Amino acid sequence: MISAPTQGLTRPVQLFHALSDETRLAVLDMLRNGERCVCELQDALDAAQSRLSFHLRVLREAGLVQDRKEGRWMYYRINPDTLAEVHDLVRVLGTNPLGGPRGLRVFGACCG
Amino acid sequence: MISAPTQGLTRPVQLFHALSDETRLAVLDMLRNGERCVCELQDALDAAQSRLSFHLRVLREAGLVQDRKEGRWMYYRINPDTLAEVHDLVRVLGTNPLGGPRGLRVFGACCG
DNA sequence: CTGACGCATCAACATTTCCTGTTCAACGCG
DNA sequence: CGCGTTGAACAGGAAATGTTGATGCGTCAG
Repeated sequence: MISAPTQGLTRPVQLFHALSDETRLAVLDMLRNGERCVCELQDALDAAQSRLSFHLRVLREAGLVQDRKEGRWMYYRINPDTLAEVHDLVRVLGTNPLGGPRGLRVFGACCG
Repeated sequence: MISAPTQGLTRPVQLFHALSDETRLAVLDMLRNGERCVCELQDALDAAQSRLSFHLRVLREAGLVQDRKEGRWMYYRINPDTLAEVHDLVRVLGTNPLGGPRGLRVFGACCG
């Protein structure tokens, strides 16, 4: 059930928000090739270190990426599980919870 | 090519941004049952008319919903095509463009 | 040990997004 | 026809988000 007591929508919001930024999408796009350290991303995306770190944090807190420390480098990689979570969310939005035809209006609340 | 010319990311950003709000997700969730007029949504979501209209505009401009005018009512419905577009975007993020194993670092740009 | 590097974090500022209240056009009803 | 209703659009303010530059901590190299 998606239509939870408003509470249930905050997680989807967090996920979609994390995806709603050009820099963050560019990061994810780069990570499709595999793990990268921050300096590689910084270089490729021509982003200030501080800025990139901020966006990586957003991605990390949403669970979209995972990090690994090796020596003095931090490696980031995509978290496929969270991506699957997003995938499901989108799919659910396209399904009719009542099983009926989509065009059918079920509640005629105020108008009509 | 992986990192698209920056331009190619604005459309995904628009889509994910449109989805990154509780009110807008609640609207989409309601529309899963079928078409609704604004007053129904307003009623069900307990949102001020102006506020709802703002969010509907965001959804409309992203192409996530379509509208239809009937008499003095506006009916909104989900646009499945755009939902499919989002679905694809998410799926692509989970695929390795080089076909290799995900954990393999291909470019060793800056750090040893 | 010391200095340079990699990166997270913080503070200050700029920008964007969202909400409220108001106005306006379109429509249908009495 | 005037009037109430539906809903879009605009303006102003509040709040959240993103950017920049500075600071600090851990790690490695010399």
